[in-house]
Amino acid sequence: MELTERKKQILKVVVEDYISTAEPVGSKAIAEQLSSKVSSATIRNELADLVELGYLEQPHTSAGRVPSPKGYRLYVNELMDHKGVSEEDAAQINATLAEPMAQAEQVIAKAGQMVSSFVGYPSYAVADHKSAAVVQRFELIPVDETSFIAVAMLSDKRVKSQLLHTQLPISAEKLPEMSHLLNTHFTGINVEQMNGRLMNLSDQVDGQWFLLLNQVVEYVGDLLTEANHQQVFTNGTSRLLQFPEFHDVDKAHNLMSFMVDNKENLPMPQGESPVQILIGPENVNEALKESSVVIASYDIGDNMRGLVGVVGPTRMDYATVAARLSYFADSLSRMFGKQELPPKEETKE
Amino acid sequence: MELTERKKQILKVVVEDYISTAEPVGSKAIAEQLSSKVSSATIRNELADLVELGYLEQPHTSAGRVPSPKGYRLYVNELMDHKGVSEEDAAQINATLAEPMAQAEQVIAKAGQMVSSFVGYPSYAVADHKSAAVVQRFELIPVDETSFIAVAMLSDKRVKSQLLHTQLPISAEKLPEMSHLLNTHFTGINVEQMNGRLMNLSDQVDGQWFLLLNQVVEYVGDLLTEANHQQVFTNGTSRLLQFPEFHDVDKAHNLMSFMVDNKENLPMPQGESPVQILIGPENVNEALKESSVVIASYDIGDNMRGLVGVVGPTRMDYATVAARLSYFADSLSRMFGKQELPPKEETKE
DNA sequence: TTTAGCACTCCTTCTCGTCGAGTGCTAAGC
DNA sequence: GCTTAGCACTCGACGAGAAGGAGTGCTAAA
Repeated sequence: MELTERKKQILKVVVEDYISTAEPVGSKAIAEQLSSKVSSATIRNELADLVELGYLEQPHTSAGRVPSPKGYRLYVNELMDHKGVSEEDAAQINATLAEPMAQAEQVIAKAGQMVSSFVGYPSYAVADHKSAAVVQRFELIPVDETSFIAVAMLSDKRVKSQLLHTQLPISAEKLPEMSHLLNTHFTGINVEQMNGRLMNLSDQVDGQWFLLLNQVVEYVGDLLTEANHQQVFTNGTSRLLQFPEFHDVDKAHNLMSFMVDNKENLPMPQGESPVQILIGPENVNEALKESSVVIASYDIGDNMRGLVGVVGPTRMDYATVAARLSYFADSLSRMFGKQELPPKEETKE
Repeated sequence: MELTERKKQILKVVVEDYISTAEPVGSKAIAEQLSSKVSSATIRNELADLVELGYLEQPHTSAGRVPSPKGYRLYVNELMDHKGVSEEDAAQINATLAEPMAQAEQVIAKAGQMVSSFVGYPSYAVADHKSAAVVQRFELIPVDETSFIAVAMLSDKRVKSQLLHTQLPISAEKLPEMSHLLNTHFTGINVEQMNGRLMNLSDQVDGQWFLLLNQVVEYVGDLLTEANHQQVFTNGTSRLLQFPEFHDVDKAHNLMSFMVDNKENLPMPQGESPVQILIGPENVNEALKESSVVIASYDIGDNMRGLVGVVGPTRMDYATVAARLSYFADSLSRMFGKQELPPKEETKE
């Protein structure tokens, strides 16, 4: 069942040729590119076998060959040269990453943008929370008679705050007490539990202050729900239009609107391998059955992973995309690894 | 120079027909739709005049007529029926707006999305700050030996906070003092002035505490810079593909990537009129010369206006888009008008 | 097993003819 | 003087062939 070495070489040439030209590849062209000198007729015999075995397809009888998903899969698994990134590429990535990035949240969005422009395909980015965020600490700051600021420090080190208004005037003295109450009863638990505890307190706490607690709990409830909800950012979808396979406007529109409106259904990495490749029909989702996806993940803080995916035609430049994506993900992980250290004097290597 | 009533009627029919079919309009079709009974021959004479006057164009000698930008302009200014929105449309807008919207910032982004799906064209949305935001109040909250939370209340009522780390241990007692210092010296001024004051304090404040102030000022500096920087959100760019004028992939790609990568150059409303329409070459920007833009603005809080624009082919359904956009903008303004009132018992109208 | 040779297939491109929508012009009518 | 019927004319759209060519599969010989 294992292919002969020559068949593999031929398959490799077909895939790489087709990736760069988007045109079916003929026996003559293959013969010219193949290291071992054989005639096009021999190649034709081999090609016929490869079609029979399902690695190649023929658009019509007198056309050249095109890789099938199975062919791409074999290419990706065994045949592909695992490129490194060129010096210029590395320089470009490093330059982009050099810009200071403030909040972990923004990093995700930014990463997607960078990847898209760097690999030349549309991309998407998601933050993957290893565990659900909870509130670690509350603080209430009086502002004026009927308003105060609620500050919540989340378990993922993010700090969120919001100005809230009360219906009745409040006395600044009582706010610390309320903070204390929140800190003792409402930290480290999820939204449902919070609501439960709030109910329990309803007869122990005076009406107006109960309302205030209610407001705060509602606010952080929204916060946590939002924080734990995976937000997906897509970028550069219009890049699809540059590929001949998407010159059919309907196809392009389908995939583009899928990427924008059904972001949540874009594939997420399974298992542990650093870079994953999903080819054509390997995608569960109907809209992606004629496209391929390359996914990588990176660490960002202790409780979060960033995921970034690249979408393109099955005729995607897997070698380059995978190389760049994994270099990019590694760089990001390294960057955040560094940041975790207590900030010290800058040291040069 | 003023057109006869009949010419105007003919122009109106041509524009509306062309808007709905995207096909050049012939004299016979016009004759059928015109209220006054005239023959197609008469219409042809009129059409010839309208071409001569520059209101219509002819793709080729034996084709029907297509409105020129000048023709669209006259249509928009004088001929267009100013529709209201239908009951269903109003219901849909109200339903979308009923969803609770938390932060003023998110409203902008959300508004763009809503508008795009509601009018069926791509849209963009911007927050327009009437005056630059400044910090109104600082608060520092101790967390542990080497970290604290900086809270800043901005003049536009937003509250921002961030966890900051110090290099040396800090004593919680001294933080209120620092807060006070920040509140007395660093409120109500812009970033440059802040940096100036910080310099002045450099010899009055002990080294480690100066570093802390420095961190806080740097943080709010970024905050204000970002807040005052107009961020543009684009939405639904892929909707362009549904229009025949963008079946040419290059055109589509041009405009789409312009909307995504050059957001800042999308037109902003001038003057006071509630809804503005820019037709084809009236757009300053080269990439928009063959497209039209409809812009509206709405009030959102006291220091901010939201702007939302719709982009489409010159053959845009101006009447519907303008009607929906202005209804939408009004609804949003009203919604925020309400919110400004101190929250009371809900009252039904 | 490889290869040259050759007939064959089928896509692409071009041309040509037809069709029809729509025009512009002329001349007659109101 | 405006309107209209009539008609020749223009020009794109569409389809049918014809030509060209890339590439194949098969056969038979090396």
